[in-house]
Amino acid sequence: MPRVSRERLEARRQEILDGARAAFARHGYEGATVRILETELGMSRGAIFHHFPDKSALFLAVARREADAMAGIIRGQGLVHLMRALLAESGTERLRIYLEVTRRLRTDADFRREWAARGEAEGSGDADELGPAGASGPLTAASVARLRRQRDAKVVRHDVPVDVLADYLELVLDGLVARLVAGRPVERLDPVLDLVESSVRARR
Amino acid sequence: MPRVSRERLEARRQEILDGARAAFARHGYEGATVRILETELGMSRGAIFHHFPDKSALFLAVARREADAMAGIIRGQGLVHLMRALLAESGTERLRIYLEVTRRLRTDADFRREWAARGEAEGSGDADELGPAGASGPLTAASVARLRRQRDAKVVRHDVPVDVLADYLELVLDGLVARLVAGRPVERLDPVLDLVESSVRARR
Amino acid sequence: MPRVSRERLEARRQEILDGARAAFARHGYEGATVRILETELGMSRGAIFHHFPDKSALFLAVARREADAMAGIIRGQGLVHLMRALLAESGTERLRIYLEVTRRLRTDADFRREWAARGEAEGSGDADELGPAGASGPLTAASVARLRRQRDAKVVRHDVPVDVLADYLELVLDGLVARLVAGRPVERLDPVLDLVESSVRARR
Amino acid sequence: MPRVSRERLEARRQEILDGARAAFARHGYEGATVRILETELGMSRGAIFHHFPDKSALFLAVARREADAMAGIIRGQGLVHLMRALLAESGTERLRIYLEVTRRLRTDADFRREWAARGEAEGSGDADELGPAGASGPLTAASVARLRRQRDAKVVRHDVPVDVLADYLELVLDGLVARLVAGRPVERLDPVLDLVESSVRARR
DNA sequence: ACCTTCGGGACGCCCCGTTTCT
DNA sequence: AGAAACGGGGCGTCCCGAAGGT
Repeated sequence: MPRVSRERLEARRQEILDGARAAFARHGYEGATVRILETELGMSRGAIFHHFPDKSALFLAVARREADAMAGIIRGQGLVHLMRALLAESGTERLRIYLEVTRRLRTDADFRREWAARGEAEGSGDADELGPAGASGPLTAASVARLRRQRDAKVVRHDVPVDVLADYLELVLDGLVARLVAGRPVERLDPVLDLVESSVRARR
Repeated sequence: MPRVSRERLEARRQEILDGARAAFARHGYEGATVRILETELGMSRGAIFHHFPDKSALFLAVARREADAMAGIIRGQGLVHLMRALLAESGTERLRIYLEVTRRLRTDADFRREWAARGEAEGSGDADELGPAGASGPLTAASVARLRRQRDAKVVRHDVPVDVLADYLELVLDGLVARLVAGRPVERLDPVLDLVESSVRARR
Repeated sequence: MPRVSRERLEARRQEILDGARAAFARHGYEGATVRILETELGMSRGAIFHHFPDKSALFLAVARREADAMAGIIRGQGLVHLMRALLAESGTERLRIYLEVTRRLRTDADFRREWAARGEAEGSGDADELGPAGASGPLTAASVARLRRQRDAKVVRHDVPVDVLADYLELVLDGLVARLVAGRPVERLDPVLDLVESSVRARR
Repeated sequence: MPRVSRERLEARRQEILDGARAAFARHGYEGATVRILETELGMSRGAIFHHFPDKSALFLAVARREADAMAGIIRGQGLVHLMRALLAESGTERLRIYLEVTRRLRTDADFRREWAARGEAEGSGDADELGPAGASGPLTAASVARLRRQRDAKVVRHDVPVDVLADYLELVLDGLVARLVAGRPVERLDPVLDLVESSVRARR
């Protein structure tokens, strides 16, 4: 029986997640010390750890939220759209979190375990495989679902299995990530993404 | 005059660099604590830091050696060969170091400064701009030339500029590399590459 | 005038004291964190610290209540009765609080100061010198008297002064108490007590 | 293959144990913060944690050393002698550690587990039961062994089983501890201990 | 010269008692 | 009375320099 409204609680949680996302994106997981989180969030340890059990859980929540957001974009507008969004200014923060997730998956066994164990209340049991760069189980699922719908609507080509198409799009996404991470220019990629899009679309 | 032969010294240095490379690749920079380095190298702190002033310098040396090696391969055998080499089993370690370098460049200002200041004795001034899969300049040129020829032979589509096609292929290659780095399976990608190929080819 | 009846207030206070006593007895002062107190009391911080200014004061109140209760038993029914009460199941909690008090008196100067300064409203000035098993003064007197009578009846040995015998018996009693506090079995002690008895009795 | 002599190592260890014993005795386990240990030992964290993995292990080592020392005294001179030694000025520190052990055994489940698991290299498998106040498995064993020897030498009475005698002596020891802990006077106890001794001895 | 071990102290995380807001 | 926020301080880790041995 909470005395304080659920909204306030959730708002605070989101506020923390937003600030933490920025800090993790800028400094990396290890570099974003609790002291730095405090400073950049403008909150005390107590405030942070009241809402999250520890730093690792905070990062996990940030990461999951980003993954879910990416999955949502894919579901609604497709993977190619996601790629374009990541190319935009506002996308780089999301991308850096994504990258940080893949890195921790490679280097930290505990994190690997926790990431694999999604909240059991979520329901559907199809989240067992990690997607591109190991970070996007939900992405794969969302992508396949959308492609299937679009194929039925005759927007997407049907001479190639949808999971091949999904693999293809993810491969391009991974390339995008690698390129952005390395700080190489991405301005010229818009026509390339047009090409990618057209190669998935049904021919007239 | 040195009591111990130069070769022995250099051999020891290389031995340390090899072990450190493996540790940094597996655990990341922060995760590879000095204690872990000791264990995995089978040496004590003294042995290691007799040859390198500190952990940061050790990582820098590892990173520079990898970058130089990649630059050398490009110079001698071309970028495509480098790609094949990175795809091989032994290449993923090199890639992981490379990713770690890009990450620290993004997040650690001190490292950025040190990385920018190359040793003055090295000389060769063209190895400073490697992308995740190597410098893309020469690759692009070669790729464009080949595509142009194939377009004239009506093998490649002509409704899209060849440099866009080249960018596209490069992007897919980057994705492949990223996938390998993450340790994810690449076997299922054959049909995907068929799709890529077909989307570059002229229709009928 | 108080909105809530005094009785309700006092009842709540006692409820808190009871739960806190159990927690301090089980976990020790430091081990009984505020969070644990909340859990075991089934109340929130606010509920607890509405009635007591801080954790230290809460412990002090618990401790004083126990000390007063012990003093009251001695005054009314004598030390031997207190012993029996402490040996009973419900007595060990009281003993553990008592041990905790002695420990903090030894190790914590602030606590020592606060314990020395009794609440001025209490009045009764003779409860300040309890030993682990209660004040030994009255016990000793009673014990000596009884022993003297039994010595005259040639039941008790006369080669040792009666006050030494009394001290001896008290020491054994203290040991019994300590053993109970530690939660160790006391069943095997019957023959030991026979031995104790025989060592006080006159030979033949 | 130690480069530094074993003696130096062991000496340092003992130095730390001595200082830690004093600190734990004065402040209690929780009260003896690592900072206080540093100050009172005149060493840095590095020095302390180089020799002991953590504070708990340090305390454990102190406690075991005290328990072993007490067992040694019992083996050589008997439990009554130990009691007299504890009554002396220098004995109180040992006693306070003993007390702190019993307290942690009562309140800390992890400590209980670690205390129960003695070094397996010790050999003889008879350390499964805790002695007085839960802290002296070795004490019981040592006591019984000595009593058995003395009984065979006709110094100790043989009309009472030795384990009853051992229980008896331990009971008195516990009483002593309780009394000392509570800060009650112990000066008059010497003749009492004479009585205890005589009640264990064989009659002429 | 090469290597090992010891020791120092800054700092990381997060727990804890307390205070403030609702 | 309950929930949220605060910040001091607890323990332990980490990197590295000093001291010592071979």
